[in-house]
Amino acid sequence: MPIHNVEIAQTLNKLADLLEIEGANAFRVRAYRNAARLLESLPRSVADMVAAHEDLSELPGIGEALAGKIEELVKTGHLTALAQEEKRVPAALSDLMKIPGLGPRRVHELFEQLKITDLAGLENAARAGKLQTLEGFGEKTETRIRAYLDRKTQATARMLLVTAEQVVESLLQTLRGVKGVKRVVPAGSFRRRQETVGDVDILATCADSAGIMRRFVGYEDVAETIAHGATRSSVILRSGLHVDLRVVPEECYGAALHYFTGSKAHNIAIRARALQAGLKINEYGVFRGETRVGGATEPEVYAAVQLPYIEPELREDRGEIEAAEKNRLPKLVVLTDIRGDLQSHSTATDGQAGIAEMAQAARKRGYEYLAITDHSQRMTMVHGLNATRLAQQIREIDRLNEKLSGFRILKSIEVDILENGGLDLADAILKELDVVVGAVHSHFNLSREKQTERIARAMDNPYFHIFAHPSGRLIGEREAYAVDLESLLHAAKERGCILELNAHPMRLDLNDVYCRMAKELGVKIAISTDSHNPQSLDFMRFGINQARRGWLEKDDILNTRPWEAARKLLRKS
DNA sequence: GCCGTTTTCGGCCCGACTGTTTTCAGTCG
Repeated sequence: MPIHNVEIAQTLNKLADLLEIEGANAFRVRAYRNAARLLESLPRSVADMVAAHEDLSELPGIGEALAGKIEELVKTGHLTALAQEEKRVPAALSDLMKIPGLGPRRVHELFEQLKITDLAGLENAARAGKLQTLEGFGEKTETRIRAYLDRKTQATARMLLVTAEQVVESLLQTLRGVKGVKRVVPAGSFRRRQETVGDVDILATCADSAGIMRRFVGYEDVAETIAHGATRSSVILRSGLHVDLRVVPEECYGAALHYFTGSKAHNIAIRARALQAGLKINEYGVFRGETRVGGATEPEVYAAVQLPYIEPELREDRGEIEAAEKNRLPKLVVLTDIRGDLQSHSTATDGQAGIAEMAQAARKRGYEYLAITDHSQRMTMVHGLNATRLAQQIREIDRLNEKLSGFRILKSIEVDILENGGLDLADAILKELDVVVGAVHSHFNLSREKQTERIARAMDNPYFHIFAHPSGRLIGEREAYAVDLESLLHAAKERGCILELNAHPMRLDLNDVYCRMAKELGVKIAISTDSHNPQSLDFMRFGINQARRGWLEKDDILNTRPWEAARKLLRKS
């Protein structure tokens, strides 16, 4: 089985950790981390590139040495440099680096002085009070590490964006109520609309910075204050969410917002670009020597380095700066581009509202159409539709449509893809539908090859239009099933199929990387909410977030079109 | 380890906060 980009990235990151603990040159370490990050977001499989004898050193940040290491990993699944490093530095030490407060230098000390080689060793030493005897460690550091190890049993996972929004909203309202406050805005990955957030960065401008800081650390929902400074404070809320607040002067707002929005890699690239132009950018502005030459607004920051404004969702250093240079940034899709929703459920199966009610709700959101995609018969637990009941539903929708003008309910189904790649309903009934959505709801544990083959075979059915929630993941709850999405994108391209970007905030597959891959291949995407009740139609905005992170434009998305135009993009059966 | 309209060698983003110090290193984002 070919090695995945993420696996290569993990290996390179591990090597970087060990090198850092050993005390290797920091820039060498960074080179490994940069390469790992590049691979994580690369819209192509490196294994395929190697197989096609492409020159990996043409990738930005990959030189001769790294290209060689990546090729070795692809061809042998093994990395000699890592094996050699592990002889000098115990492999498990990289786990220790994940503990807040422990960086490479302290982990180095733990190993050198106390012969600690893994988490268990750290835990024993911490309990025995040995950590505070070390140079650079003290009582507080030891207490903090012990507290972390105690807490660690209740895993500190990243939080869904939708959950973080709910937690953060009332905090924002509280801060906005502080006297002298002008602005309070979330930045960081929250503003870049990542599907999950590890922490939330809030930026404020306020006449009384000490006042807003006091209110922040005194907020009712704060469980623990990590830091409390004049311009930066950091807390953990009861929900476990980590929140940072930074206060800057009003004239620095743009530079600060840019800086705190990140990503880190994007910032580094922008700052390096500023240096080339003889400028310095920090969170207080753009400077030429000691003179401040800009930074009140974000566009000013970009203008200083001769770039057009770059949308937050693109700021991952995945080619957006190069695209901006050439004035070829995508014109990202927006919520108001959406004309209809192509996956929803009714009370006929597991939905909570009738077809008419769902249609009414969609119409209220300004849509022109809504597909009712109830489950098919194999889904017995939700009373999936067999051909007879689907035929009844078709007639019901016909009757409802007769009474509607300017809106159309689409006859559809979320048909199960069977284990052998067949569909759960016969062609005779599928051909009566406006659009056929297919999905995997069983046999998640097939091998990657079998799963991929199964789905490709389903796409062979001439009535199959849209492949729904293509990885099956539920963020934080269920891993994606093993599947080769890249080859499925090719399969979709060949057969004229569409891939769904499921807008449910727990799903959001396709993810950003594969959205972009689809765009490059010319495979259209349907953004659908998979709504089981009228309110969930509002999840569309999370799908839009993900699409924007995947560089998608209005034209890349099927349901930005009126139905008649969208229909023409569906394969003819 | 990477990279080059100043460079194939000498650079590589930048500042805040904490803890352990007595002027600063380590960590973090």
